Amino acid sequence: MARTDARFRSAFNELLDTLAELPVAAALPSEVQLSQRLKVSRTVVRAALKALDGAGIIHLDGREKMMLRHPLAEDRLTLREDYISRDALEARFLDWVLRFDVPAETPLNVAQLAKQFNVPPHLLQEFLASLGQFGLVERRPRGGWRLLGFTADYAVELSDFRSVLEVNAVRAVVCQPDDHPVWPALAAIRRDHLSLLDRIDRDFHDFSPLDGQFHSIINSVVNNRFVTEFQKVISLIFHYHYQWDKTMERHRNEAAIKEHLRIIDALCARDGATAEAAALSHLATSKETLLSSMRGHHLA
Amino acid sequence: MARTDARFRSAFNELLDTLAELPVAAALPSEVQLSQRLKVSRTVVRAALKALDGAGIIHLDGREKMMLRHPLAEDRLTLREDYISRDALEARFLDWVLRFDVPAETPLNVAQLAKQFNVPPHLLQEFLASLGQFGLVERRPRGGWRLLGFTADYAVELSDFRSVLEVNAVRAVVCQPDDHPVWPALAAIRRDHLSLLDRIDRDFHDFSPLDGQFHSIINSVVNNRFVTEFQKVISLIFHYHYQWDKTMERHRNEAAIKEHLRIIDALCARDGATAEAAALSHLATSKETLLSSMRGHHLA
DNA sequence: CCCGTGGTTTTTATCATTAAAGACACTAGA
DNA sequence: TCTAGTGTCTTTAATGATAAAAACCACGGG
Repeated sequence: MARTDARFRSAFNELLDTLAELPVAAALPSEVQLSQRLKVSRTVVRAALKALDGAGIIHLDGREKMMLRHPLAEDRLTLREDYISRDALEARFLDWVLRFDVPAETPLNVAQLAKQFNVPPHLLQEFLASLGQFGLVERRPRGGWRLLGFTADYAVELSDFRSVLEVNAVRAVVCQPDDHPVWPALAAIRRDHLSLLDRIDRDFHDFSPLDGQFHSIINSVVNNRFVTEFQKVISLIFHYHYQWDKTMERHRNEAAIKEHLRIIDALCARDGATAEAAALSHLATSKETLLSSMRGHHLA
Repeated sequence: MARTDARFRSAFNELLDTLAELPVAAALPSEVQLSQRLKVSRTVVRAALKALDGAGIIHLDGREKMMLRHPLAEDRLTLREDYISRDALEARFLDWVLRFDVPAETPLNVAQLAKQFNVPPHLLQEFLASLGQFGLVERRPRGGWRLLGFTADYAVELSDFRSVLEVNAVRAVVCQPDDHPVWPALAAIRRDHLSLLDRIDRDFHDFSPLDGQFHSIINSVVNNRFVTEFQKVISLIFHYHYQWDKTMERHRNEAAIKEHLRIIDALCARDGATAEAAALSHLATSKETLLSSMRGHHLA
């Protein structure tokens, strides 16, 4: 058939709600006003009005729209909000690839995956195309897709790339003037780090969001859409992996906090060389953690 | 309807060509052999054989496939190779955006563009999705696409990103051992640069491919799929812009050759600091050229 | 003259259809 | 019995048709 009428249905039901508040025989607002209120196109409003007219709830006659009776519960149209958002799809897909350790070179079945993820097939198609740039999937010569897989090679190259970007960011930070917002932000996150370090035995789980914030502050001074875009993917993948590798989590996180503090202190002292070195060493640790987490996962 | 039978048609015609070399009453090879030779599935081969049987060119009977008569010119099926490849689409699209200076925020009409570029709409859709990651286009809230445009901001950020990657590459080059293939490659391209410098007055147009080679050699030591991917886009965009900015081309190219030589010499001397500085300065020139080319283009 | 309305056109999202690919099982001949 | 080849069937993705949604336009009443 064609596109779903979900938009029409929800607009129709919302319209019923508005009608319920009007007295019988009242005149309805204009089509444009209704479309603005319901945040849909006039086409949808007109279709809904026609349906209401057909159901005998209102009477349509040119620009005269008169309320005939109050709507009942059974007038409502059923609607099922099946489909998930693009971000949710991204999360689900990565979850699927990383958690179930889908082997490299797996051919992807668009129709089946679309069903599994509750999205229309062509949205999945589009999503795969956008992933293609990150080298996670590949178009097969004659139709279809192939998962290139989250291999060790991939992880190494991703980490290396991350290092390049992040060291660059660290270098940029020390060049910022004293009134740049990055300085108070760093001071604030430094306090958060110290606070978490105090209660690390109990709250070591709280490190993951803090880690995300820290790296995002560092990268925020680099005002570059390409960096930002990549940072999104990088943090997503690192975040996902950390979630599952529970070995030595307390110890690991404590060490990472201390590494972060070394970087922060060097940055606040405007000591570029030391900050860079500290960042490099932190990123190297991070890479090792990612790789060992993958090895552990493979053995499991 | 359904997918086109272009595959069947071209296989059929190829099969006619093979038959032309066989004598009448000869037995044909097996389906598997034919499918391997024509590089199509057995399904297509069988369909083609059936069609040949129907046309009275061969006689099919179980595994007996006998040649009845030689094929004629009118036996061939017509086929129109309309569609262009993915790379060609990329080139055409960039060409369209950059050359005609399509303004930012332009809503893109998928159906119309697909016609214009001679591709099926869903391929264009897929292509746009893959471009999305590079921040050139964006999905509109309720369907459709919007061109974000190749603005000055975009060019600046692209150039900056390029600098980050390329300086990183330069740093990597000086760390390579003496037997790494990058050294002979650099020596060779150094000779090419000197040779072009000698005949710059006449052959200054030959610089563009040389420039591409040079940057690709530098980046080849960084074995990273993300870098490679980005490098592709970067070189594409720079290449396109250089093509049109004809002002001072001879002078510009001569200067660029000398900058390249400074980088190469520093690299060959394993002088990382000098090489890095030379690269930075070259990239800054490059960025300026790109920006001024855009300004000139805007005024035109 | 301007806003609101109805009609019309354009454009996108979805679905049914069908070609292509491949899997499986069967058959003939060595 | 084994192998090469064929017949049949299932699965899958590309494509055209089509309905929903949005945009456009001209008209008419205040």
